[in-house]
Amino acid sequence: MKEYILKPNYSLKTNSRIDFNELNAAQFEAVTTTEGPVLVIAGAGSGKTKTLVYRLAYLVQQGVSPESILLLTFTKKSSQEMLRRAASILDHRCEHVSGGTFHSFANVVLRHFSDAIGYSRSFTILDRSDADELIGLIRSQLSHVKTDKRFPKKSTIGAIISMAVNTTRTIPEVVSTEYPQFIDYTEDIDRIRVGYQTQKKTGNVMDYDDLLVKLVELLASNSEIRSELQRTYSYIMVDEYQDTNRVQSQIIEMLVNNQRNIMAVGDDAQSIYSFRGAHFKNIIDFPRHYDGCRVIALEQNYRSSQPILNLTNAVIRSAAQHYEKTLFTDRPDGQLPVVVETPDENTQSRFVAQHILSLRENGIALRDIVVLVRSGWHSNDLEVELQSRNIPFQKFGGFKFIETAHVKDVLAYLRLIQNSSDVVSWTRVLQLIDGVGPKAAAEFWDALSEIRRTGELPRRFIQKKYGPDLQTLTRLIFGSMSDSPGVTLDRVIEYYTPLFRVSYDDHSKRVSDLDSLRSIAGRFSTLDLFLSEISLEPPDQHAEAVADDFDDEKMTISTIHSAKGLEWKVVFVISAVDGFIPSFQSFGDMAQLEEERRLLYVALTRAKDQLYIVKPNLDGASGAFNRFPGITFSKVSRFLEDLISNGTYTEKWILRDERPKRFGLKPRSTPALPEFGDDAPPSDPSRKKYFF
DNA sequence: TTGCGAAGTGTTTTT
DNA sequence: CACTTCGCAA
Repeated sequence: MKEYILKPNYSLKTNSRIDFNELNAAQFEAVTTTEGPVLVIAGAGSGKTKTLVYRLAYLVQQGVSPESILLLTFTKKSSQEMLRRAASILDHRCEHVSGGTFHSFANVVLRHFSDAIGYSRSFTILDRSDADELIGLIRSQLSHVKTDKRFPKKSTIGAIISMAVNTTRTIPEVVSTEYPQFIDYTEDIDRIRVGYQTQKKTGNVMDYDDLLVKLVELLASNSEIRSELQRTYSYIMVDEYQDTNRVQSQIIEMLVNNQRNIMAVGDDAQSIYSFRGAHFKNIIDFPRHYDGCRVIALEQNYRSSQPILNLTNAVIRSAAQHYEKTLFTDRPDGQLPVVVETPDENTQSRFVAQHILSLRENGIALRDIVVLVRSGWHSNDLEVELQSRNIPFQKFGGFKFIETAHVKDVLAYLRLIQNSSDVVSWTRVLQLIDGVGPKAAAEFWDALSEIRRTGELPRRFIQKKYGPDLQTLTRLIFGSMSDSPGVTLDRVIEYYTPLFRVSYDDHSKRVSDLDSLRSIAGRFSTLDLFLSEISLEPPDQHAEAVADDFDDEKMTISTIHSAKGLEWKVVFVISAVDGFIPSFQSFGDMAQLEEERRLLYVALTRAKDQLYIVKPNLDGASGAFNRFPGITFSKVSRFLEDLISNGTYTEKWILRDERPKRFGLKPRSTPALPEFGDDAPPSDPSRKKYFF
């Protein structure tokens, strides 16, 4: 197994010395404390990555073999970056450290030991929307739920099931605490969950959660494999520990061996993945789980000026439960953060665009500027303004390349070639044939074992008007097994192109998407590797584009989630508090509101020199709130307002035009108002109401 | 049964 | 506003 998980063959070159003068005292302690459990609480901008990098290099310099170090990170990009930097301060041995994301690590291990968990090695991976499709199929089989309007839709069922898995709770527990509106359907949802598990097993497919859960099961039930892995990895480091969930911390617990050389690094104040089951209690509880754990706090900030830190410290200070730490810097001076209030969204966009132009005139490069948004589409209006001023930008977050319909179509064919039991992919590709709907697809699926056995399409299918098309499809799927990924993809695209011309009309962009998929596939030796890579580490188009043409004269638009760990000289946070942060759903949900606060904190702490918080003053007129006239955002925004008024650190610009009536949104018939007064009983007693 | 247009619904973030 | 589900005609 070593050949599979690890990467041997490096050239020995051991003369380099590491310069520890680069580190402060806390960082040095974290780097050189190599034995036993260590928790590093690393505030934003405190040199967390640097510390991990130096620790890697230090371990290798001490003679630890790189393959026995396991580095688990949140994204592939950050792990590669760390290995590269470690190599640059020591030598190339550092590039052979094992690791990646939890999911990719699990994928590799599970494929290797697939027999032990009753899966075939060629299992395919469902992304969230594939998983929802499968859940939809199962829901329609359980016919009794079909007609009920209030039954949760498939993506909600998927979210409930995933939440239960990731927090190691049961469906009834999750439904009663997180989705009380569906409490009547608890049993139905649980039945769907059971069906979903069975279907995944028979289809030889796993969703993202399974990758983690099956790894836990493997380690828990098979002590030989567990000790083999424990022996392999004698030093384990986990980055972004505050974003791990219960399942991930269980994986760590079972990988750690008797020497307990485990280091967790993270910042509870930046925990923003609770929707994925992460809980910052994980990092709070870490020292209790590992006796004798050393806790090291990194508090010196090397990123932002003091005026920016004053604001960010104030934002996080009122958070309910956290490790006490106050970030400080030796850069006392700097521009005060600026709050800009605009009458509407388009004024916000015009302000940002114009200000970016003037920053550029003052010598700030576009690559040093970022606009951060809560959600991908919040920047739609801004993008138009940027385009009209010829300001080039790259956008991160939101919809992914591999989530577009045509790419998913093509990948479905490939997945079937690898694993013809994948019912979701069959359903998808069959329905692309004219005249085939859910019913015909289901019939075909039922006949699949017969088709496999005889190697032919049964006569009753050939007779149908879509018979010839079905025949071509089955030949494609069952006739391409042994080709290389590139060749296979060529055949698939050849088959798919006519279908796809029919389905979608903006073809040229889509064609080029398929071309780039083709070029990626060419880099892999097996279909298995290509598909794993593309589902678990999708290509970062923008990063590749930038690297290719050396055009880094682009500014960045990014969701806050995708901006984690990065920094820019100038940061605009748009549609902030009065607009969409916190998102309106967080009314009445204390925990969610706390997470929104941490999200704001993450956004603000990206800034090195200049920080702009720009918000349209919507006053209850936003699209989402239009239904609830009379509700304003002012309760939510007060916490930021207080920060502005009680300190001297922010100056406020207010752009005033004539306030538009109601943004041209037509008033809707008025439903009953949600109650927000103290005297009103909470509509749902199990949720705590929370007011500023 | 499929496929299309109408109506309705509930809004994030990502591996 | 985008996506899903509904209802109906072929």
